[in-house]
Amino acid sequence: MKKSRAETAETRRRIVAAAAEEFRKNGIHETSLCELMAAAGMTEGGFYRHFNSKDQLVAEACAAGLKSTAEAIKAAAEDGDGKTGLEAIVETYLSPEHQRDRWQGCPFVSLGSEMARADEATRAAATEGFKRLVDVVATQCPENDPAIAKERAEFILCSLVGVMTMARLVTDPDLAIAIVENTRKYLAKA
Amino acid sequence: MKKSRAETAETRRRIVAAAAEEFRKNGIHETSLCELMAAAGMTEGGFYRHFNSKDQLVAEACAAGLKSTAEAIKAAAEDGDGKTGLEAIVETYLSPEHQRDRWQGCPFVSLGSEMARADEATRAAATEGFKRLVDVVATQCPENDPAIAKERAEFILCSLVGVMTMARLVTDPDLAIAIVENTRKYLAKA
DNA sequence: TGTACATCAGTGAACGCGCGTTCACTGATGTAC
DNA sequence: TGTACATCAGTGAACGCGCGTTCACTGATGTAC
Repeated sequence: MKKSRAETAETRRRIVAAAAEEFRKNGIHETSLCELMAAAGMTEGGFYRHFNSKDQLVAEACAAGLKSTAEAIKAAAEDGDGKTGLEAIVETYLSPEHQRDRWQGCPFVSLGSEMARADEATRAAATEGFKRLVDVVATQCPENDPAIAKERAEFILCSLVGVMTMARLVTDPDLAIAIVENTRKYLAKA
Repeated sequence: MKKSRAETAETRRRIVAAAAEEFRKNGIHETSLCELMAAAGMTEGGFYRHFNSKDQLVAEACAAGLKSTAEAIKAAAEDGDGKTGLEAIVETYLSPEHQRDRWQGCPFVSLGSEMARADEATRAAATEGFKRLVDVVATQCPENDPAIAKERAEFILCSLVGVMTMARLVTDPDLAIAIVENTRKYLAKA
């Protein structure tokens, strides 16, 4: 059953991608290696040919999720039809799709409080991911001073994370909508 | 070993209080009933004299944590020395103590993403808790129109939740401080 | 280039462990008389 | 008011189960000659 080098690398990528989805959908602790490997189209035993532990995969999956989130908002900023880049980012982040589809959304929303209790490697990956997101947003900020743009980007991102977390958490759909609308309004002002 | 009615009620309260702390410190899934009951000064078997399931306790513990958070920010607003009520609330929420002491902080920060995947009862309790927090903050907002004050309170609270989540999550302490400082600045403006 | 063999990706059963929950038991409390 | 008994809060061992991890095995791939 040995696979070629290319196939092996592809399998590893598939496991990380499946993990990034499953963790965001169901939580890190709530996702077993068995479910996760099944989602990647394999059985549990093969896992340890690619990773030393579940924790190692957690760090890589968080990094992967954050990378794709950064790419998504960058893409939104670049082809934001009619809107400014910043408006397009906020619009994308606050979209009903992002509220609904947890498995492909921002990992800080689906896993924020779990990540804060994760090991050093995962938190380091998350920190890098956050800095990357800040860079993407700061590039779209109108300020001349890049330091000020960065500060603003940090504030906007943190607010967006909090808002989407609460919008998903609340049982009252009207409240969720209201929260999202308020944020659109207040972030436009600020 | 039968206890008096007063003692029984007191024990129940102690379990909920211990759960509210342990869940916020280590996460809901990561806290076992055994640890939790030990923290309340009992053994695991006694749990089911007071609750039908762990899930039931989760909902009550979230409600309790949110109630005490609402009381804390209300108290801060009321004896905010020199500052406006709103300034005092933001100051308390963004304090280094709140960033450090997770077991007694806002449950939305320590458990936000876990709560979003919890059962209906827990999410309903969280929704009530959020509305209560919004009321406390809205009371301190300068707007004349209570509907506008409420919208602003919702935005401020969501932002605070996101900021504190990220401040705790990040491995770089300077970044955590920067995030908190930015928020102070931008929320003062908005 | 062809061949013989070492490598190793993936399987699926097994491991020890800790989880949520149950239960027989204890003995102080509350209550019926 | 006193007393005898039913109640039930709390203990600690036990339950089945699913977890992360290990391992013997398989057989296609890569490599040394």
